[in-house]
Amino acid sequence: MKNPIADLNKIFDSRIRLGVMSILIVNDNISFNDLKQMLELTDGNLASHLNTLEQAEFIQVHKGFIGRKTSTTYAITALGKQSFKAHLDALEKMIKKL
Amino acid sequence: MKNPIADLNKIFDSRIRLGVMSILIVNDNISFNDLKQMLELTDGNLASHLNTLEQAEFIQVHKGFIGRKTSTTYAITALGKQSFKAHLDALEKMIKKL
DNA sequence: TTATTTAACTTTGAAAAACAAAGCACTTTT
DNA sequence: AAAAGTGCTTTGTTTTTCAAAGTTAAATAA
Repeated sequence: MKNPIADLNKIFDSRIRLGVMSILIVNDNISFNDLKQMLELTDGNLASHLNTLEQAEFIQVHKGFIGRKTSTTYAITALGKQSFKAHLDALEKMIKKL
Repeated sequence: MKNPIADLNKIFDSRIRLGVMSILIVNDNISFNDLKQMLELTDGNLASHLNTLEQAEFIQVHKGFIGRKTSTTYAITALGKQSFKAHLDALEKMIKKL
C-alpha cells in the first residue's frame, strides 16, 4: 500500500495556514486586519503564519494606500493556488476510501 | 463572516494522525508494524502519535496473540469516528467556497 | 497641538510538539 | 546460542506555536 500522507504538504498541517489559504483562494486583497478578525488571532501569531506562507511563495503582500493611509493586502500566488489544490486533492484521495 | 477554522479539531492538524485515522476508519485491527510501514515512521514517532490519539479516546489498543506471539492491533472508537468525520465536514465546508 | 487610536508588524521568550535514536522485554527464527 | 522482530519507553534535541510587548507611521479626537 502506498503511503497515504506522502502527498500532503507539511505547510498546510496548520489549520491557521489552511484557513488563510481558504480565504485567499476566494478573496483577493484581504487585509491583515480582516484575516485577524476572521481567524481570531493575535497580531504576532497571524504575522508569523503569513510569513511562513510568504517564504514558501504561496502568498504575496501588496503594500498600497487607501487615500494616504497605508493598506497592506494579501493575495494568493499561482504557486500557492496550485500547491493548495494539490494538498486538497491528496487529502481527498486519502479519505476517499470512506 | 464566521471563523472558518473554528470547527477543525486541533488533534487532526498533524498529517500523521490524519493518516492513522484514515487507515483505521477503513481497516480494523491494524498492527503497529503495518502502520509504521504504511506511514514510513520511526517507532518512537508513531508510538507518540498513537498515544495522543489514545489519550483523546479516538483509538483503542487490542493486545492479543497470533498463536503464542503477541500482536498489538489498533482500532478506531465511536468517538474517534465521529470526531474524524466532524473534522472532515468542517474541512469540506471551509473549502466548499471553491 | 497634544494625546490616543489603529494598522501592521517585529522581537522576545516560553511552552508545546515533533522526531530520531537508543534501550528494553519478550518471543521467534536460525 | 545468536540474531532478529515486535511494540514499546526514555532521552534529548530541534522545530513550531503562540502571546505579549514593543515599534513605526499615519489618522483621528480632544
